[in-house]
Amino acid sequence: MAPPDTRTQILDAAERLFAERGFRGTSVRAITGLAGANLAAVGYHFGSKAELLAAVVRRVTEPIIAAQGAGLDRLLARTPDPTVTELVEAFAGPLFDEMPAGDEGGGRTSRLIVTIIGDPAEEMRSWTGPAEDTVRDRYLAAFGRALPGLSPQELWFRMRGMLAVVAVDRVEVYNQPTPGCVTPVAGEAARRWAITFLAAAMSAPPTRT
Amino acid sequence: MAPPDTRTQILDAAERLFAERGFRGTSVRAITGLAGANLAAVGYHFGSKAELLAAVVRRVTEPIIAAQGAGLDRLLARTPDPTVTELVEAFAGPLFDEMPAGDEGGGRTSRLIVTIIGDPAEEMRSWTGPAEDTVRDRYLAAFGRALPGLSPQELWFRMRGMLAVVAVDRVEVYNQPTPGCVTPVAGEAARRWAITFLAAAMSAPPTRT
DNA sequence: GTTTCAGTCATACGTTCGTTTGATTCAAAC
DNA sequence: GTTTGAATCAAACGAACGTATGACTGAAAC
Repeated sequence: MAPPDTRTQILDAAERLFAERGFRGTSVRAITGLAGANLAAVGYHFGSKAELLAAVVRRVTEPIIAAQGAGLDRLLARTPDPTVTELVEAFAGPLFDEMPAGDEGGGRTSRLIVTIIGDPAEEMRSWTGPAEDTVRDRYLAAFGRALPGLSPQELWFRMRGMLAVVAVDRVEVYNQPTPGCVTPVAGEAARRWAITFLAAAMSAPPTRT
Repeated sequence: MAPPDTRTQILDAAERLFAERGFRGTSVRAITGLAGANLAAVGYHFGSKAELLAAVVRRVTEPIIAAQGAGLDRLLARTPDPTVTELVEAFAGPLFDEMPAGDEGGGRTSRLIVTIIGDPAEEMRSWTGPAEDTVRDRYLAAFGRALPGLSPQELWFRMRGMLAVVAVDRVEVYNQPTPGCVTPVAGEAARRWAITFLAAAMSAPPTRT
């Protein structure tokens, strides 16, 4: 097979290093070194280090968002009113399934996401595309129908809660287990636990005001 | 009133800047500049930038952990078997209540925590003290009694889920609202939503294997 | 054969970083 | 009055950073 071109090798190396060391903890020299490319190749192919990050994030999130959209399509083709559990499965499932090959249980990618969430720099927060916004709004509408009486604000809170549980948990799976903590189980078990946890959480009756 | 000493002013400035810009995004020069102190004061009072971070995190987390422990004490003094909802309230409540003054709804502190969770550097992960371990283990035992049939692994998963929901949500509260997203409501509403969300999630029956 | 151009390369620029050093200050101890 | 020691200070260190530059390469276009 033909070796991947320089651009792809830089993307691969950057995806791995950004996840392992964070954005600021990764130098352009480290990326090009791992990719076997020249230092100036990042500037040539991507323009800057920040634009390289945007390209990495886009490549990682696109299949996830596509799978979330397709799952909702399948659900709505079967019934106009899916249950909360079905919606949780369709929304959270791709966060486990659509991870790049070679990513240990998705932990590396999840760390990349947490790195971005936790970074306050403006350049880190403008990577969401219109596709993601659309899918998110469609799920908001579907959850809203399945959970009548829930205010838009509380629904929004719960949607972010779903992302938080999945992202942060995978980070811990990827980490060294803290001494004294039960070693996390990656793979299928974590996926099922997350669906159980989130389906119950999303199904909670609205908070009385 | 007497002005705070240099050490305290450096801690205050570092707490704010680490939260707003991340650890690597904050220079020692920025900290000492904001604190009105000399550049070398960090080395003199704390040894290094990393040890300064550890001191900041310790100062922030200590009252939270103390309140979690006290809440569990109060609960167990009343009944040997608290309900899941009572345990969730005692565990998650201090994450909202025990925030430093001047922290907008706790969002700044939460961002600091997410910054640390998301940073893969080894120096970032060794700040947990024995007090935190003890309180965590006591809650694990109490939740284990309240949720018979739940495996230790799944219980551990759910405990981390609680932390993730609270921490990441507060980060978003602190952020600029993303365009198109419902503006999050800080304060008492978020606190009640979180308790509702987490009590339902923690109460879910064990995932069937 | 010549031109063109995307791609790669070594090298350097200017900046900023964390840390260290040695002098200085100044109130308390003797 | 002298000594002591914690605290602060300006200044500098070497290292690493992101980015820009200009030359070189080799295959395709003409």
